[in-house]
Amino acid sequence: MTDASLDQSGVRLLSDITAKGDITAKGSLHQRILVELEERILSGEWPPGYRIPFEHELTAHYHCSRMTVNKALTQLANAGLIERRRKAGSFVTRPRVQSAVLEINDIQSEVAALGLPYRFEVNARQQRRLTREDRQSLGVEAKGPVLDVTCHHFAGARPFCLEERLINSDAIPDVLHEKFKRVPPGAWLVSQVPWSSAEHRIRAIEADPGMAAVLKIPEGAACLVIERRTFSAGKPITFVRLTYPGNEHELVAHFEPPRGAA
Amino acid sequence: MTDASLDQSGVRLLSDITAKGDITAKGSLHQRILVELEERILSGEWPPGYRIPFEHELTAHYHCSRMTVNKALTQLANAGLIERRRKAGSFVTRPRVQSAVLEINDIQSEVAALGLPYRFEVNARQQRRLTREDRQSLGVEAKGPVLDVTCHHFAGARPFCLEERLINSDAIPDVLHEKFKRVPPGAWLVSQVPWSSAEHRIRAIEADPGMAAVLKIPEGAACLVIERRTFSAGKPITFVRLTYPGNEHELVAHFEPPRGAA
DNA sequence: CGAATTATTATGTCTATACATTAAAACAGT
DNA sequence: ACTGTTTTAATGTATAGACATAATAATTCG
Repeated sequence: MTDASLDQSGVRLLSDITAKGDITAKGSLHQRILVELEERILSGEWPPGYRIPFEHELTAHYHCSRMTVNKALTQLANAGLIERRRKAGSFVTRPRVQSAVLEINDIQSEVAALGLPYRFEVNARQQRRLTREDRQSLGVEAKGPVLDVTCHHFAGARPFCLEERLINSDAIPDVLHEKFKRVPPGAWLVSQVPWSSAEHRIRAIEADPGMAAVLKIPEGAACLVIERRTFSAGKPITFVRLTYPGNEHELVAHFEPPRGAA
Repeated sequence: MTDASLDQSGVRLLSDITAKGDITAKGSLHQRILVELEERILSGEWPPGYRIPFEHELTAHYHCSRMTVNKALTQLANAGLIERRRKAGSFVTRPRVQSAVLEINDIQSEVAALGLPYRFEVNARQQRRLTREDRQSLGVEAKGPVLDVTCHHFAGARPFCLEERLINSDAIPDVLHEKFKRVPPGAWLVSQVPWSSAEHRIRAIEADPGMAAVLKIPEGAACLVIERRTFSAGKPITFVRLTYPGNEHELVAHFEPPRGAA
């Protein structure tokens, strides 16, 4: 299976590597290896937990020395895409809940951190086509089917956050069978999509009458609004707007200078 | 100079490297090299633009092969700490204005992006000791002298943002001579501190009468508040609270899955 | 059968060498 | 002095081999 899966796309003719200089044609060899492996991981073709080919297998496949494939694998490991275990092999990592920079993903653990019991309710769940407005939010041209979900999250008895979400059901067809009875949409999605990039927009607004009623705050109270568009392998996955009562919520972000290695 | 600066701290006895196995004592050799170089860069000992020793010099210094130092340098280059130029050598990079993840540093360019003329005013500038409250904000135990600066930033005729800042004058003594006539404190600081880590806290509040007057917004209007603590080489540098009229400002953040290389 | 011992194997690190590439620097001819 | 050419030096990439390390798998012994 390993060899087959490599061969189907990584077709590598001997002519490409006979002359040493030719290797540099489309970048260096170790970089080509890196990109090809990365592509398989980020696309989900090699899901989390998958054991990628051994160094000696890649060595045979690319007709190169072990140091060359080692260079690519070491970089993947430093980037956190794979985990290497002696004797066992190298395995695709499970992506961290969110890049440790901005932890706004898992509302449940956010509430748990406050020491309060967590609960959520799905208030609307509707399958429909993208409106023009949706397309702008989601950042997508095509008019595909989406699932439109509205949730309320609670910390103890108090409303904690309002969630309005669109999910691209072309990208995640399974979502149409998912009722979100036990797992909220955000947590469910991270279990479905291996690796994603995201864009956040954060602003402050005043609660309109609807929000005020839902969040049980005075009309006009300050709210923190976070809008997130999520992409995987270049395709839009979901758009979500989270509205928090402003006085009770704080968003935290960290920045470190880049580090050379782990 | 290069050799001297290396020798003063990087004392490396022959006994450490006679037996091959001993190298692994405190991690691998290339990792030790990486850490030592990184330390010099992040601390500012080797400032932006500094030409770090050539590979063959490091080879001689660490009594190892070129591949070993090359590994360390390649990782530093991938991390963006140094830039490598054939024939010329390797140079410490000038840090990007901010990690491309959250661009909230340069208010001037933020305003410029709106196509409006930028202007700022220093409204208060006071040298004093840390109060207990300050110490919590700044995240520092010791009671050192700080500079307390308050600024208003304008986009065209309208107030754009209110800035309240504390600067640790123990860490940046030069700040005591700086009057911030032309360059606002934020921009001035990034020119003084080579590499920094930061922690942001973001929330929504309702404008109190003072803010409302300064920002020319109705009392009780939603405002976006960003508090940032900045550290360099583990030492606190500055604490700043930026208050924006909520309806007019949006904070944008990006996340990408980690990449193996440049 | 279960525990202790012994292979086996994949990764981790390092070496010494080789040649390619590129850009600065030195040089030569006008 | 200017221009075009050659030299040179530093990085970029790759190789084949060596030994270390750690953890799994196989084997042996009580």
